[in-house]
Amino acid sequence: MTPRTDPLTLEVVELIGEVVSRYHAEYDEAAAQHALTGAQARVLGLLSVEATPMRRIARKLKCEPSNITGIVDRLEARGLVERRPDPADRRVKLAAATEEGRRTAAKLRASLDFAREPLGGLSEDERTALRDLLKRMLGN
Amino acid sequence: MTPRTDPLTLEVVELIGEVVSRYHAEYDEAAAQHALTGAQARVLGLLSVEATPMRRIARKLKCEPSNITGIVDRLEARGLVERRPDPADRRVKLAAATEEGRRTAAKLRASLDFAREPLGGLSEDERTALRDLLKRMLGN
DNA sequence: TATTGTTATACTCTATAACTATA
DNA sequence: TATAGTTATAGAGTATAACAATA
Repeated sequence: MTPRTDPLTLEVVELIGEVVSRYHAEYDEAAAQHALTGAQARVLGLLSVEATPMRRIARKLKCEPSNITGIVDRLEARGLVERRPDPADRRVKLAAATEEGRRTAAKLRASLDFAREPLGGLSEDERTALRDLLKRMLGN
Repeated sequence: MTPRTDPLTLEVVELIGEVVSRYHAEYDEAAAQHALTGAQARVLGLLSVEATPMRRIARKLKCEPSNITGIVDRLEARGLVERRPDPADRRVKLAAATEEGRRTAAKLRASLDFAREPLGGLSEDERTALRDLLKRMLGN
């Protein structure tokens, strides 16, 4: 648990900061091309995989459930998302992507994959090495 | 420029997303421990290195200059930052960290380095490999 | 009683446009 | 004319607290 302050570690920390910065810039830009904010794009991405209770969306986004109401409201007003009852528990509302929502999410994913193209500069062996190092770093 | 969709690349993209998510959670948590928002912590970090014109802060944060006014206002109200005239150009205001601001920034950096401790799980060779892969990925 | 989603409120961040004082 | 900083405005995200419906 000793905080590392050696130059090598600091350099890696710096590089990770740059990755984070670039990731965000590209994510938000891709979202903006579909007139979505970053938060809206993340929620739409989740819902394009499966219908999800409001509360669970909040846990995945690490924010308060009350915020999800507004984000889903705005997505619903644009016809990208709809609220459905949960047959098993009448307190629960399932947010689900509409047809158009899934199409938008697919286009978003495509432009994101394109934005993350920097990985294309690495060989397969290098990508494997990067994957393993990131997994170890994340404790997976 | 061909978007890669092979499983290995998608796995690395996924892992980078997780790094970004964890980086943000830990950054915001560290900032909150000093009653700062993420944006305030970033600006304070910049100013603890050197006094900076408002406009330049905006460029570094990739946001509009008008936003910096409010962020610096709030930091100034707490005595962490002050505005100084620029002797060379009377239009320019230099934002600079106060003594207390530098102390807060130092504590923030320390808790951030601690938060980024996951790198401690990697050997020196592994950190070197990670550094080189990230540099190649970022095009450095 | 506890949980789900919502509403109400207040604050921060954000972009845009118009303003001022300098250059 | 152009630039630096600010103000005014509006929209979005955020947390907190209180509420109705349901479990």
